[in-house]
Amino acid sequence: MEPDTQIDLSAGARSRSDQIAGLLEEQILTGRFPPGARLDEASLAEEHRVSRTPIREAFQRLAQSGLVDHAPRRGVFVRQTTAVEIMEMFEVMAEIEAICGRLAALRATETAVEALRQANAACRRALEAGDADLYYEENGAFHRLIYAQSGNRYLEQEATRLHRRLKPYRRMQLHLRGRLKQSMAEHEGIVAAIASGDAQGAERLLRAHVAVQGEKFHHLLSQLRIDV
Amino acid sequence: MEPDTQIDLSAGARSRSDQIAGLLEEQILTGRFPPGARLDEASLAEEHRVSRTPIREAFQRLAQSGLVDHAPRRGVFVRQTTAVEIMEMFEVMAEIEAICGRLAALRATETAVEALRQANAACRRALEAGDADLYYEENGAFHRLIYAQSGNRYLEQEATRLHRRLKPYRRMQLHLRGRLKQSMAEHEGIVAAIASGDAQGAERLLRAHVAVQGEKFHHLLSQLRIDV
DNA sequence: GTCAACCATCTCGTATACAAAAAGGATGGA
DNA sequence: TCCATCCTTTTTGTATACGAGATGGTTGAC
Repeated sequence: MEPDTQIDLSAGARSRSDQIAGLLEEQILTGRFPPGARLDEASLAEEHRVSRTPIREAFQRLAQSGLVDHAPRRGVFVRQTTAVEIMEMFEVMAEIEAICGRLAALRATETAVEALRQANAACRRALEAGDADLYYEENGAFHRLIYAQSGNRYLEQEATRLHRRLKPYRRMQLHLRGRLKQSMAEHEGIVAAIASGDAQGAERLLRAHVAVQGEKFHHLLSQLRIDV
Repeated sequence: MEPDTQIDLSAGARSRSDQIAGLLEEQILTGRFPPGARLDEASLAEEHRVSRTPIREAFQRLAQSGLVDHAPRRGVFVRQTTAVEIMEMFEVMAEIEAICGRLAALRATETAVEALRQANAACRRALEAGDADLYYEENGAFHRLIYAQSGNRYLEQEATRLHRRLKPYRRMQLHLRGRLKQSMAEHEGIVAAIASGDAQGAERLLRAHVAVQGEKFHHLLSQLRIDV
């Protein structure tokens, strides 16, 4: 075989363990397995009608994504993500989005900007329809578009990964009074900055747009006194 | 069990598969397994005197760190990291280090700055001794210190991870004429900026300091016509 | 001679088996 | 009554077994 043939693994042939990993991730994030809970190989294997092998492989993926801790010879435990850690992740997310915005302002083509405008229009429709869940989805698409327009695939990947990791904590803020409208207004400014090639503006606006999510999360915490 | 007890997994009890993963990683990066090469479960199992199970677990880790591609039902192949991807990673590294520098300038304590000065002094000694390998090590310590002084643990982790990923490509530049001296001079400026709380300066200097590595890498490529 | 289909072989993904280590409880002594 | 030690039990980590899917070569038809 020639060493320079890149393997195509775009095939959707996901193995059983992959599916289980995704499912477990969802279940952890939605709270079926609370922080500190131990994930039992045997019972999960029974539940999913598979042997321990796929379960263990799923555990490995979860451990690497930081969702669980793997204590050798003792088991797998749902990681206790502290509020501090989440705030730290929001801070990094703000910076990464700021970078994406800056690069996007410098690199986005006219057609790319048009795509961004359409994504934003979809957000506006969701807002006007009062559909918070839909807004949440369209908002995600909007941001992923900015990641892509950074023109840096690696950056896009990393941004998407962190975005995904913060998903449950962003979702908590959906029903905060007035947040959607404010978010929408910020979007307008961001699109304008990227469209006009205002790199500094896009950077600043995006950083603020995301940083406010971290702050909202903090407020939510102290109001509800939830231990995350 | 109380849900709020955080598991301590600082134990050095690394399983066999962890060790193998580290070893394989090293062997891939040092070129024993060239890009595109297929990693055979059976022969590796035999070589390491273990069964296929630990080998497969090691493969999973490598796949998630992006070092290999896992083609379902077909095998595991060393990933062909293209020059473009590496340049992209250097660009992200430059931005992340810039962020670390900015935050460090805002947050570093006097003792932290002193530690940074000492790390820099170690770099200088290595330079004066003409020991490129030692400089490389001390330089790594210097940068890790800046990551830590960002005051954001998550950021520190991510920066460390990318730093590690880029290690082999940074190492290629070690023997470029004059680079060590130039690097050292840049360090001085960075320390000064952080020490004086000059956030913008630290950000700008660190971005340039890392970006130049990407450029050097590019030059090296075109000179040597190496396919990475 | 070329192309397609079929079959043998190999490898992967999963199931099961076994050994070692850790956790928990019981027993004995202080 | 409390604590330490030993043993049992549970559970992990690894080895092995087996079925399914992919690969490559061969054979046959056109």
